[in-house]
Amino acid sequence: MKKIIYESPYVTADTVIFTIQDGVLKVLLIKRADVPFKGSPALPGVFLLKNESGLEAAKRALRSKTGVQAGGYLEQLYTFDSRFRDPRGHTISITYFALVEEKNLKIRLGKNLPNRQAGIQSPKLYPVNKLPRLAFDHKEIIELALLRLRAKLEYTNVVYSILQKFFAFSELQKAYEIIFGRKLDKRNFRKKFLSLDLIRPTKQILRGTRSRPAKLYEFKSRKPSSLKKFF
Amino acid sequence: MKKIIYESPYVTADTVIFTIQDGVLKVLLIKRADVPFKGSPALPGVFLLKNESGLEAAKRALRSKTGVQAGGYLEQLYTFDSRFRDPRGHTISITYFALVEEKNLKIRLGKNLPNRQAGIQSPKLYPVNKLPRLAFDHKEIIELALLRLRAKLEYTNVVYSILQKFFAFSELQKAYEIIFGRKLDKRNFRKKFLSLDLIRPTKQILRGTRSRPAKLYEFKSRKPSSLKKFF
DNA sequence: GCAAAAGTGTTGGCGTTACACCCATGG
DNA sequence: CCATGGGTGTAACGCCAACACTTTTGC
Repeated sequence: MKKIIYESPYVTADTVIFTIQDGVLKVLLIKRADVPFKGSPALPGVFLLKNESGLEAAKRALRSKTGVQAGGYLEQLYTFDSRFRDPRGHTISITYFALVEEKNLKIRLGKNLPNRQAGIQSPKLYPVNKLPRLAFDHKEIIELALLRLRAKLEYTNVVYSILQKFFAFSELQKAYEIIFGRKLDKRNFRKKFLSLDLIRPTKQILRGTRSRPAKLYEFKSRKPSSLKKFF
Repeated sequence: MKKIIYESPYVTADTVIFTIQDGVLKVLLIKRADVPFKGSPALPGVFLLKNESGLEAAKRALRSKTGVQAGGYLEQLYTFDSRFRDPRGHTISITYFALVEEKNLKIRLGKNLPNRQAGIQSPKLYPVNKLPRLAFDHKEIIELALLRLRAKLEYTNVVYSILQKFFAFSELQKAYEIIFGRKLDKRNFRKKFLSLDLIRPTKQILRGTRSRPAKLYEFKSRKPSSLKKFF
């Protein structure tokens, strides 16, 4: 076969990990321990291992950096493949975006790293609307992921992956408001969301909030599904 | 850098080229001249050359198989990267989808091929709803491309790329009907499309059709642009 | 004059938006 | 008792879908 005569580019998987923390949409970034862009925050990413798919690699990066085992949402975003995106040579990046509950995020020090680097590489959450200067084209990747995330909220149920199993309606609404970056009308939101038939009320009640207790809901299914339109 | 210890997968670019011919949505396929899947129709694709981006490679495949130089629409679709999709070894495919006018399609024999293979490799158009058995996972790729194409028609102006510069309203409507696979109401279609402000009437008139002559329209811009919603 | 496609408005229903007050609890 | 967020309905508007007849040409 001919393929031998071609020189394959390197292939990485980079993942944009979103979560909501303290009412703000944040992205998980790691300070690079090596050149190029040494010291700059970057998306967690790995080179593909032999015979490893991009999705497997993205899961590997997700697990090793966040401790998230499952329950989040993960999908392929786009493949960035410009010749010039990595000064070391042609490296294409299959990018993914992930949505995870903050409580599942057990941020870990990099494994198998000397302490000096572990300190530097330790992952941190950054608000998406106050991003620092990033390594490579990672800012562009995050911006695309954010567009995709907003679009997905409009016609899928993926918001389940950023909420706890039982949640108050106001928490659901806050997730939408935080991600969309605008306020929504409480009554209209309830009406619309209930009409989608994605969630059901439970017998759980959220108490201890110094205000009226809230009925808790759960998603009928915590698997991704698409709808007609939505918001 | 560590990357050296990883063995990169091979990287190809495969393109789903759509056009409308004789009122039917068709895809351009090439019969494979070599194993694996020798003799099966497949998407036109190429291995990435050194330092070549996926988009450049897709354009290269498009030009060499169809003679289309420009004017069509081309965008990245998805990256298929399962370990098992190519029996020869791990090969990831960055896939693209293209929309071209049929009249721009000058289907060419493969270059630099012995006649025996040229005959076999000669590209042909196949109706998307009567696809033969295809090589690799190419059927899956086409199905995804078709979903994307339908979605794009709903909120972008990309239909311009499958129409001639001047077109009758009925031709525009037919393009939508063929791609969506259902009839649309003539009056509602006109109303909705005109309200989008994407096209303008010209002084051209289409005569000689054994029926009432049609006013011809043109797109104000033949560059991709996105809108709110649409259909 | 007839076949064939072009061109043109109105109406009813449905979904979206805008909007304000009472309720249940914790402190 | 008061501060806090929970919970609820209605009316106006705009968008979308359904629908039929007249016009202009080629033959």
